[in-house]
Amino acid sequence: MTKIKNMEEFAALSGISRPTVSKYFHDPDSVRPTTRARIEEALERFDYRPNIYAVNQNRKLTKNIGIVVPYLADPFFAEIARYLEQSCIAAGYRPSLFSSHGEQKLENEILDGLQSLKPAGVLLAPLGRTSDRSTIEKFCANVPTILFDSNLDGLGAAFVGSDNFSFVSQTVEYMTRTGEPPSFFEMRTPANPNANKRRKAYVDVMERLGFEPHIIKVDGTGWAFEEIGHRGALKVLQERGLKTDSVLCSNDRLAIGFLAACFEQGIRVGRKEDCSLRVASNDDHPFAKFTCPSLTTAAHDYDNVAGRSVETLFELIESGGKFSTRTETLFPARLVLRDSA
Amino acid sequence: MTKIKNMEEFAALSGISRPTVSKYFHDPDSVRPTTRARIEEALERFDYRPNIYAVNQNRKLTKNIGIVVPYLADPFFAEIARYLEQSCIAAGYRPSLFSSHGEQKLENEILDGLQSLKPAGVLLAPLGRTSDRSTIEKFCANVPTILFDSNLDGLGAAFVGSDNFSFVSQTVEYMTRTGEPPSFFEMRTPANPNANKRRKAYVDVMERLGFEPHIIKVDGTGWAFEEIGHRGALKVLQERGLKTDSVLCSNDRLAIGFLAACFEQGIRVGRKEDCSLRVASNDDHPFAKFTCPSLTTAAHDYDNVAGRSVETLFELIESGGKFSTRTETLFPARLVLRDSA
DNA sequence: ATAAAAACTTTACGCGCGTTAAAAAGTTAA
DNA sequence: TTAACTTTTTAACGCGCGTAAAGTTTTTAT
Repeated sequence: MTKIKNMEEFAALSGISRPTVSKYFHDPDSVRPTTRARIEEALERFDYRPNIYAVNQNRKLTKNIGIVVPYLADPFFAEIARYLEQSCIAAGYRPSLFSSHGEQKLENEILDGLQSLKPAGVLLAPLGRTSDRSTIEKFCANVPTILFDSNLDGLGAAFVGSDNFSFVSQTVEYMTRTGEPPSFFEMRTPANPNANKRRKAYVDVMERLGFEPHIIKVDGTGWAFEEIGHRGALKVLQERGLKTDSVLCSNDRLAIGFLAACFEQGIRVGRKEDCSLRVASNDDHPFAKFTCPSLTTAAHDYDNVAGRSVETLFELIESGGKFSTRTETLFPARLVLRDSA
Repeated sequence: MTKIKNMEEFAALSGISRPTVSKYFHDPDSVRPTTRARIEEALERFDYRPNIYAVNQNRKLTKNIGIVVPYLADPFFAEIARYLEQSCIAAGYRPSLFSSHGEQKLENEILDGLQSLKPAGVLLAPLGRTSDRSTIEKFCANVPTILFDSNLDGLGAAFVGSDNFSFVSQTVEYMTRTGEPPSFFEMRTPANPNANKRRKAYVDVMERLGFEPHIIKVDGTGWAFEEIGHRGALKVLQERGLKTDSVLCSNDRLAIGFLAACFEQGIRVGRKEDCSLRVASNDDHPFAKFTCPSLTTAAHDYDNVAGRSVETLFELIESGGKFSTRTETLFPARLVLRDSA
C-alpha cells in the first residue's frame, strides 16, 4: 500500500479535486453521493487522513474540547470524565482530558496550555478554594468555558452541579426520622466549595428541625481524603468526641476512612440491633457499595450533571461563545439506603 | 495590552528578527544571553505564545506524548497516569491522556486519533486479551511505542511491567508460612494478561511447595471487579466452596468485593484469634489500606514501573524510534502486611 | 430539449511558523 | 586594531490544508 503524503496526493489518487476532498472531510454530506462514494472508496484503499495540525491552523474554530478535573485519581471524577468524554466524541468533538492533580500550579499550566489548543470550548471542574481565580478569569475571557462540580462565583459562562442542600437535607432528615440527628464530620479547611455549602446546609437543616448542630472538624490538607478521614476518626473515637450515635460525613471518601477506623476500633456501624453507630455520607462514590458496612449516601445525579454540562457547552459554542446571562443549574441528590445508616 | 497575532508581530515588538525568535522558542539557550533577555522582556509585556498547530505542522517530531490506559476509573491506572504525566511534563513534553474505558472499539479509535497527533512517542497499557492485536501492531509500526502493565507478545519497542511471579510467590509463601496454603480467587475469563500469569504462578508455587492448588473461578466480564468479586464471593461462601481458610485474590479490586461479601456474611477476616478466614491479594490498590480489615497485598513498584516506562520511551525517542531488540523489564513486588492475612 | 441550478475543477492566495542561504553585524582573541 | 568566529538579519521557500473566485461540467426542473 502506498504511503500518502498529503491531500493533494490523495485527491489525485481518488480522481477528485483537492477542494472537493477538503469539503468532504469537513462534512461528508456536503458533496454529491457519487463523489462521496468515490472518495470513500479511495479512503479504503489508501488509508489517508488529513493532518490535524494543518487543518486546525486554518480553522478559527477547532473541534477540540478540553475537560479539566481537579483530581482524576478520585473515581468520582474519573466517572464523570468518562461520561463527558463519550458525549463529546458522540457529538463529533475531540475531547482532551486533564487532571490538575490537586495542585494550583498544574491547574494554571493546564489552562495555559489549553489556550494554544484553541479549543471550541472547555468543561472545567476547578480545584475550588485553592484555584487561582485571576488565572481562571483570564482563561474564561478567552475560551468558552462551562464550570461544573465546583462553582466559582461569576466565572465561566454557566455552572452545572449538584444541589448541596438537597444532599444534606435528605440525609439529615432520614437519619433524624429513623434515629438520632447526626453530627457532621468534615475537613477543617476543605478545598472544595461544595464542602462549605454542605456544612451550611447541615446547620440550616438541623436548626430548622430544632436540633443543635455538632460539627467535627478534622485536620489535614490535600486530596488523600480516606487517610484524613481515617486519622480524624481514630482521634475522635479515642477521645470519645462523638456526641451522637450518628454521623454524617461531608463526602464518601472521608466516610471510607471513617468506617475503616470504626472497624479497627471494633465499633459496629449500621442500623441493626448490635450496632452502636450510624454513618451516612454524600456523593455515592463508586466504591460506596463495597465499604463495610455498605454506605448509605446521597447520590449525585451523575448522568444529569455530566449530560447537562456538555449540552450547555454545545449551546455555548453555537451561540458563539457567549451567553447573555450566566446560569447555574443544580441537580438534587437521590438518597441511597444501604447498611451503614 | 495589545493582542499579538503572530510571531512576526511579536518579533517586531521585541526588536528581534523572527528567525531568531523562532530559534529562541525552540531552545532559549541557543541565542545570545542579551537577545534572550530582550525576548523575555517583551514576553512579559505582551503575552505571546507560538501557535502550537503551526509549530507542529513543520516539525516532523512533535513534543507530544500519548498515554493510553485501559480503564482510568481504576485508581491504580489513575495513579500511574499521574506519575507518567508529571514525568513527561518535567522532561518538556506535552502528555495527552486517554482511557479506553475497557472497550476495544475505543482503544482502536484512540490509537487512530493518536496518529494524527504525530506523537514523539506513546506509552500504552493495552486492554490485554480484548485488545485488537492487528490494530496495535499497525500502530506500533508507525509510532514509537512502549507497552506497560500488560504485555502483548512482541508488540511495542519494549515492555515495562511487574513480575507477576514475584507477586504471587511472596503472598503464597507468606500465607503458607503463617498458616494454611491459600486458594486462588479469580475471574473465569480475565481480560488482563497479568491475571493469567498470576494463576500460573500460583499453581507453580503451590506445586513447588508440595500443595495442591485450588482455584476458584467466578463469572463476570467487564471492569466492575469489585462487583464481580462481591457476587462471586457470596456464591462461594453460601455454597461453602472454600476448601481452605485462606484465600489469595488475583487482584485487590476483586479482594475489595470479597471482603465486603465476608463482612455481610458475618465472616471475620484476619489473622486474629476470632477470625476464620485470611484474605490476601495483589496490586496494593490505593484503597487497600481502607478495606475492613485492611488488605495484605503484594504491592506494585509503581514508581519504578512508571519511571522506567518514561525513561525507556525517552531512550526510544532519542534512538529515532527503533530499538535493535525488544526488551521486557519486570519489577518485583513488595509484600505489604496489613490485617487481612 | 433547454434553461437554471448545483456541484465540481482550476487557480491562487493565505495561515503561522520552520528552515535555509547569503549578507551584515557583533564578539573574541591576539 | 585586525582577523577569525559567532550570532543576527534579510529574503525567500515550504509545510498541508482552508477557502474564495471564476470557469466548466453535471444534475434538476420545466
